[in-house]
Amino acid sequence: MAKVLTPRSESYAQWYNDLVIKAGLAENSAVRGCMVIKPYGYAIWEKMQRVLDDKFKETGHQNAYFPLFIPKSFFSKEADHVEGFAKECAVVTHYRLKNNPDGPGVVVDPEAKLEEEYIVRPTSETIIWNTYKDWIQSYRDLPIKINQWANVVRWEMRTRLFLRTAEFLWQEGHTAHATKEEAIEESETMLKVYADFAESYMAMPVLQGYKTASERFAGAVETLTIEALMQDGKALQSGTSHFLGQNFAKVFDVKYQSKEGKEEYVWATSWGVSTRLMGALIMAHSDDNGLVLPPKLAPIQVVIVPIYRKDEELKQVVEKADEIAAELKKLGISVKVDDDDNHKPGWKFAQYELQGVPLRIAIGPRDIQNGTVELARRDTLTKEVIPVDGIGAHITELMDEIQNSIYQRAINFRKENTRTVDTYDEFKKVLDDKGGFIMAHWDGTEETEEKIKQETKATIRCLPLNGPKEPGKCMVTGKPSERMVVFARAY
RNA sequence: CGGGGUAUAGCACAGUCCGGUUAGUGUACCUGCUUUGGGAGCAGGGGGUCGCAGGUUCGAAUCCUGCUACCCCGACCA
Repeated sequence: MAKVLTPRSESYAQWYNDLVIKAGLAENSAVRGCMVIKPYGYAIWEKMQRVLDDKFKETGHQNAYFPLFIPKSFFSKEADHVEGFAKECAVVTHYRLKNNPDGPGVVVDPEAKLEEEYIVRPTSETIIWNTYKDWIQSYRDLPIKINQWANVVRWEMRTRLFLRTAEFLWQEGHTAHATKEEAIEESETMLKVYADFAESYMAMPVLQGYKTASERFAGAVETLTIEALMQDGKALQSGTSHFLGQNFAKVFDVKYQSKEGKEEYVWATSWGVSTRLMGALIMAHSDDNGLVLPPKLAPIQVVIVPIYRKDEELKQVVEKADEIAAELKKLGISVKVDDDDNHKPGWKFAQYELQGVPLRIAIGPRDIQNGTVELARRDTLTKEVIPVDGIGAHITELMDEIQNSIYQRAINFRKENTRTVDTYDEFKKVLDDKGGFIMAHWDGTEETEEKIKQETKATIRCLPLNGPKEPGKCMVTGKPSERMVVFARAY
C-alpha cells in the first residue's frame, strides 16, 4: 500500500503536517500564520464545541459575545497583562481605504486615522471587565458566569496548523464573584470540566496542576493547567483555568456592595480551550496510516463500503447497506454509506483510515449470501466477519471498547514515559534519550527554573494536584524542595 | 527579528549551472471501455502571465538588478 504520510519515525513534525493536510482537517491560507479549517476538521471541532458547551451550561454558565476590537487604553491598564501580550498584537489604526491616486489598487486613506487605535483581541479580559463594571453594583448581581465562543489573534512568529496559529478559535469563560473562595472554586471546577472532557471524550489522559509564576497567564494570580503527553514525548498545554484575584476588578474599578453595606472589589476567573485541542487529539492517538479518532468525537462513526461487480450486485449491496445504516442511525450512531463509484474499495479503505473513522463495514455479494459483513477497527486495524443479526448492539459495544482502548493505550504510554530523577545529569540524559514527563525536585526559585529552561529547553509543566508531596533536594542546586514537579519539553 | 533555503498546471517535482522547436514528468481532473473483498488498467483530452517589476539579448523559466511571499533553524508563545 502506498504510504501518503511521512512515517512518524522519520519525522514526527512532518508526519503531523502531512496528516492534517491529507486527512482534510486544515490547510495554510493566503494569510500568513492563519489556517483554513476544512469541513472535516471543522466537524470534529463542532463536536468538541457541543460537548463543552453543554458542560459549561450544566455548570451554570451562559454564552454571550463581546467585541473583536479592544481600545488600546483598556489594554494598557493591567501591567502584567500588557507585558504578556503587547509583543503579539494586531493593531487597527485606520478605518478607510481609497483608490490609489498613483496607480492601480487601493491604499489606506491617511485621513482616516483613528483617534485611538484598536487592538484585535488576543484575549478578552479587558473588554469584558470594562463591561462588568456597569453590570455589577450589589452582591445580588454576583456571580456572573459567562462564556464566549470567539476567534482571537496573537501575532506569533512561527506557526503550526492547529498548534499555534496567528488567529485561532476558542472559548473563553469570564466569571465574577463576591468572594475569593468562590472564585478559586470556580477555577478548579472548570479545570475539572476540561480534564473530564479530555479524558472521557478525547480519550487523552491529562495531568492537572498549577503553573509556576513564570508560566502563569499574564495578569493571573494562579494558573491551573491540563497537560497532555504527545507521542513524541513532548508535552502540550491543552487548557488553562485562571484565578485572577482582584487584579482586573481593581484596574477596571469593579466593586460591589456587600450585604453588610461595604464596598468590595470583585474576584475573577477566566478559562479557555482552543482549536489547539485538535492538535492534541491528532498527536494523542494517530498512526502512520492516519488519524485515529475516539468514537465520541468522530464526525463519521461507521462507514459502509459496498463491494460489487455488476450493477445488479451494486443495487443489492447498497440496499443492504442502507438497511444497516438505518438501524445504526436509530441507535444514534453517525453512519456514511459510500456508494461513490469513482473509487475502488481499496482506495476507500485507505481514505477512511486516513480520516480516522473508528469502524468500517465492507459488504459484498458474498456477505449478502451469508448474512454477514466484514467489520474493521481503525484503532487496531483488525478485521472480523460478523452476522448482520444483532449488528447494532455489537457496534454500540465495540465503540465503547474502542473509546476505552485508545484511552488505555494513551494512559499506558504516559505511564511508560513518566520518569522520576534525582540528579540533573540523569534529568538531561532522560530528556535527550526518552523525553516524556520527568518528575524532579526543584528549589522553587525562578532562577533555577530559568537555568534549566536555558540549558535543556525543558520547562516546568505543572505542580500536579495529585502528585507526591514529599520534600527533598533540588536536583540542580541541592537546596530544599517542598515537592517534586513535572518537567518536559513542550509544544 | 538574525542564519539558511524555495518560488514552474490543483498538488509533488524536473528543466535554470551552459539562453535557442510548441516548457516536461508523476498525480489529480474530464471522456470512453474494461474493472471493483486493501490506494485498478488502457486509450483519448483539458489545464501554465515559469512569484512580481525592471534590465541584457535577435531570442529569457534559464543571465543581471530590485522587490514580495512561503518553508526550515534560532529568539518569542496557547
